[in-house]
Amino acid sequence: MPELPEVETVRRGLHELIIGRKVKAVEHDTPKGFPNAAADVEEFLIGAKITNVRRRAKVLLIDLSTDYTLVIHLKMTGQMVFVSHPSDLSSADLTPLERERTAREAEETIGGGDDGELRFGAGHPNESLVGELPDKSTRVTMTFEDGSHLYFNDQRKFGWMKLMPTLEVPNIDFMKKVGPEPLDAEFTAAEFAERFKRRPKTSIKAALLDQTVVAGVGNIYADESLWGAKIHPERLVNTISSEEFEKLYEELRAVMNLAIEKGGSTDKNYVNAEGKRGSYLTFARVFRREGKPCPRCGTTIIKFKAAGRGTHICPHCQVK
DNA sequence: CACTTGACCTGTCCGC
DNA sequence: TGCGGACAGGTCAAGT
Repeated sequence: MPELPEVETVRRGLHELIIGRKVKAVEHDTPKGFPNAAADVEEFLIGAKITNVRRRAKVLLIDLSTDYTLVIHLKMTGQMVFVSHPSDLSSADLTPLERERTAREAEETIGGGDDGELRFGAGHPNESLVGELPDKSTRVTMTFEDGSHLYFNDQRKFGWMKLMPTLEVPNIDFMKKVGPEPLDAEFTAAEFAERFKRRPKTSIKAALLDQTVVAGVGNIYADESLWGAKIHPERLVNTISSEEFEKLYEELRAVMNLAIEKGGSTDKNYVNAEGKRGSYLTFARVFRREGKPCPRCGTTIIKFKAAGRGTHICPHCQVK
């Protein structure tokens, strides 16, 4: 589910919504979902104020005034949804800014179909995917002093949330191994190509999905960027030219920036911090578009399995 | 060591 | 309509 653009969208939403709020109570389900001793939660989470919301790769970091941090991985179906009042989930009372954004997205959506099909609804940004919370997928409920709530929902229970000292976060194995942020201004095309040399004999798609090469790429943006760069996903890394790496670098950044602008991709579960969908999939060129024409050449897009994942390509633009 | 596959879970969809 | 199997956006452990 959430890849870099989705987690970044959630981060931005939470940054707006929860900083400065003070935690009053926390309820959680299994030790797996929140594997901290109750004593830690009591001592370092209850009564703490949210001071910052950060992101590294696909990991969300909520910093607390106790110098502890909530480290959160949404994995496939995790959601972090803030609710100040139950009625917030209806779209009736949008702010003027939200209203403007919604109108603009709707306009772009109508004009955005490249196959003559009016695709509307599935990616409509104003559509709320969550109903009354908590629901049966809710695994952690955090209540703030002002009565508002932050819910961690996770249907498939792959996600997790951990409480740890802020200073220890960089020492987590994942943080030590994870590659650079692809959207960082200082991250160059040359460094991008260089990172792949650690996986010379694997497929380019498997390497893109490897978080130690570059951070934050998942199945959607791997397929989208490979289509953009006209590279077949099963080609081995050591057969990719430097020109192709440069193109892939540009495409990956472009596609992720566009996705962030569109509030991420919602296929089934993903929602932002307000419980609303992202609309990127309306603009996707190959992902989940098997059987439809390639926007570039009209050839029918096909789906198959590569690097153990559902993979979408244009068989004309992307050859082995 | 490098790389690939299966497991972790629940829900949904598709074919019989 | 019911049931079994395949599949789903991520990551890690175990296997080759």
